[in-house]
Amino acid sequence: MIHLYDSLARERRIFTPADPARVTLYVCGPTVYNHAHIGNFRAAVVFDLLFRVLRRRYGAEAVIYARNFTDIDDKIIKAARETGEPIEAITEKYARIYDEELAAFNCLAPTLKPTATGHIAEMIDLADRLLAGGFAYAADGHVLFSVGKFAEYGRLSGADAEERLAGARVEIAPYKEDAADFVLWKPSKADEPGWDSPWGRGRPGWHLECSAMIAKALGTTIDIHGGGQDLKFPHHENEIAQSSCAHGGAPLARYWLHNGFLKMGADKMSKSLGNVALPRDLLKKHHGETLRFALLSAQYRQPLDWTDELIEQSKKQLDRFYRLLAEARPADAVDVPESITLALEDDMNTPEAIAGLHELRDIAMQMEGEPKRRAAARLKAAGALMGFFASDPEFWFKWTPAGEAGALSPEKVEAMLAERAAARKTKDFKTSDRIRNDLAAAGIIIEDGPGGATWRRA
RNA sequence: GGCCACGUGGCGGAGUGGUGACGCAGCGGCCUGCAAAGCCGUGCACGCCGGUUCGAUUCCGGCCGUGGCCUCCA
Repeated sequence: MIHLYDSLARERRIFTPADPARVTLYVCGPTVYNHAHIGNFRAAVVFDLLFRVLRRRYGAEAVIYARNFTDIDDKIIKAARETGEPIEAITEKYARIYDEELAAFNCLAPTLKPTATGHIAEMIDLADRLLAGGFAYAADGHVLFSVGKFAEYGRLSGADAEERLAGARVEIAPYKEDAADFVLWKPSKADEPGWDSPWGRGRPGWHLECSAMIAKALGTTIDIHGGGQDLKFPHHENEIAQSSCAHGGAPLARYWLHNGFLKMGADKMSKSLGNVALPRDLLKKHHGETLRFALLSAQYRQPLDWTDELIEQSKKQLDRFYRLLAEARPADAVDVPESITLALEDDMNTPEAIAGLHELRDIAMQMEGEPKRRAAARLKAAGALMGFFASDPEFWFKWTPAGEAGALSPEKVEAMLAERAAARKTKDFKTSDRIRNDLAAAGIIIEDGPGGATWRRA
């Protein structure tokens, strides 16, 4: 039984899909105008985990996971102006990089990756419906949603629009009937990208695209809608209003999930504060799986402080697991132990699941022979459900970060090990220890075992 | 100002009305030529003040502190 914390109901609920043969999940993806930061990746990794948990429960074919690319937006237009590159070149480039980097984090590809520009007709249609239903109005080339027409507006974020606006100092556009109204469609100037519409040449507002893509890709009411906490207001609030009003009051999503933020020290990590760490840079120094482990080390709704120590601790824990997998050569795939599935199905309690992995490792470590191989297989299956242990153990320990230009080659290391073995044979420990120290200085740790010395990178 | 989270041992981080998280680091031991890895052992932890209770870190109230949203943002 899967339990999820539903942000709209504000409580833990048992998850039951409307149709177990077609479970639908939508997550707000990136606006592709520059590199994503590790905070953006937390959402992607968290919902990748949910995708995996749902697939295990309902079958891989039954779960439809859509994550969009916002590929038309004022920030993209600005980036195109600044770099002189065509908009499509920019959005394709950053969408590709985003996918590549997420793959390095062992994220599965979503079932669908809709784009905003691929859904212009649907958005116009949606705006049209809202106008026809009296939920929206056209003014000055714009189409605006009339927040007052939707009684439930504010339920997700916990405050009505008037209250929110009272404390914020926002300039109110003159064409708005009510300060809280938001844009569905806006006019484009001659030098801005635009599409023909009943209201003139223009482009969609940000919120409209998600509503249109969800309806097209997944259906009127989906099972789960996910995203970062900061998207609750206004983005998700507006999505709910648009979709619900355009679809005769049908709810947009049956469960709403929001992940917590990454912090850099005391502050939230964000582009506007400039305190961001980019996967692009992190991947030059750390394995993607290590970074994934770090992101999952706290429960997804909790804030998580992103530090070097966190990454180091994550690496050390993964090393412990891989060490066992390296020496025990796991047997064939087995079912995931219940200690892990129970933890993950309990609102994705990853810390408890990780504790379960440690327990599985401890058990396997004490065994020998075939029982050990089976115990290792259980650990491997458990980790695989969380997106861990995707590497060959040999490769894991010898993996060299791309950023380490001066790293010793495996051949060189082997040569030094042979030299050391010869010295040890004659009990020349002075030479043997010198070689070990030299290797340690180069980031190579060696271990003497019954079958000779093995090495790994720190 | 309005709304919403959170405050656990040196650090990260679960959880619970009444012994245990788990991990990292530390310390002691076993093993080792010495290490590393592994194993065993080890630490009066639950922001403050009240209340409920036989008993609260866990429930309730207040206070203090930290962070987030209210503007683009995972």
